[in-house]
Amino acid sequence: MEARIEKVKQQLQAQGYKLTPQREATVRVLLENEEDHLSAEDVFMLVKDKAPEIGLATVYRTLELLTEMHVVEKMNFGDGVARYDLRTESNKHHHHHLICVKCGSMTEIMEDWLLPLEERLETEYRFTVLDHRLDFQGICAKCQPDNPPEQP
Amino acid sequence: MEARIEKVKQQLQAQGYKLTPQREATVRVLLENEEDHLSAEDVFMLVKDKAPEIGLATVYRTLELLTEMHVVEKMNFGDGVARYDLRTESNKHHHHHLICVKCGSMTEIMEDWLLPLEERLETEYRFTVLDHRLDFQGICAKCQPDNPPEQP
DNA sequence: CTCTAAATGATAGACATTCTCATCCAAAAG
DNA sequence: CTTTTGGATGAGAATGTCTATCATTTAGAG
Repeated sequence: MEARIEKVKQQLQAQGYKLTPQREATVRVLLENEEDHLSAEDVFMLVKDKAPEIGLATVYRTLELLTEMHVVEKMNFGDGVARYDLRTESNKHHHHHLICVKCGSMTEIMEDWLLPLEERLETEYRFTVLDHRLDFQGICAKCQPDNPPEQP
Repeated sequence: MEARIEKVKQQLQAQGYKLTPQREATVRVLLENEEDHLSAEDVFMLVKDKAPEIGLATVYRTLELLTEMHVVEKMNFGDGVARYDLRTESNKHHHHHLICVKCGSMTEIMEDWLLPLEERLETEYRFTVLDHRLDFQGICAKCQPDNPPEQP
């Protein structure tokens, strides 16, 4: 935990930014909720517990900054809210998402299935891939018809 | 053109909806701009030429309805605006997008590269894919370093 | 300590989208 | 033909997310 904070601090300082208490609190919240895809509002409320004086604008600014630094990944699932995830070593690229249209659950696939496609884009389209997003919408295992879910 | 309008009409009626003049005008605009990815606002302004009395809310409602009917595909490129495309026979699924981070251009790949992956999801994850989205962000052919783009 | 620039918090603003509600209209019922 | 009914509409208010503004605070340089 502290090591990762330290790493972020160094990344920021390398670009001339400071790890202010507000920024540190924000990063800590992200670290403590690594499994979730928090919205800016989510982050704001969680940070408020640690540092009640923080302002919403600062959270937005910090998340934007961390996105530029590639410390977090800014995602958009089409629900009108940007969501933020820490990037880890094993997670340089977006992972893929399985979004269930019945129960709304989201599963992540951590493998990168797109490398072959990216090579094809490079050769056939001369398009250099920097990032990608792959989301599937459908019906998850729990909600399959042969496996009735929790339905009132 | 008329045939496609007729088809939409039947789809709507099958679900108990009517093809009102406003809805028809909206569909016509989408048909006439099939190549573009129009935002709701874009559609609104184009429809206004045909039917100046239409309201923005109706356009939103219509696009939402057409999305539910799977007549159009609602997309989101992360720029804060939803965009809408007609679905055609050759286009049952989302196509893939190459979004250039330098010039902002967008290229579409009409082939479906994901069928093998979807089969894998079905068997390995018991996830039934209804739809998918695959966007790549990177540098397009025109903007490759060895091929300087239109830069002021 | 003083100065400067970055960082912050509060709030207003911009923007896309949705909600509300009075009205309209087409088709069904009488 | 008239009335009734319920979906559809238009206008504008309301919502929600995010950004801009600006006065104030803070941290570090000198």
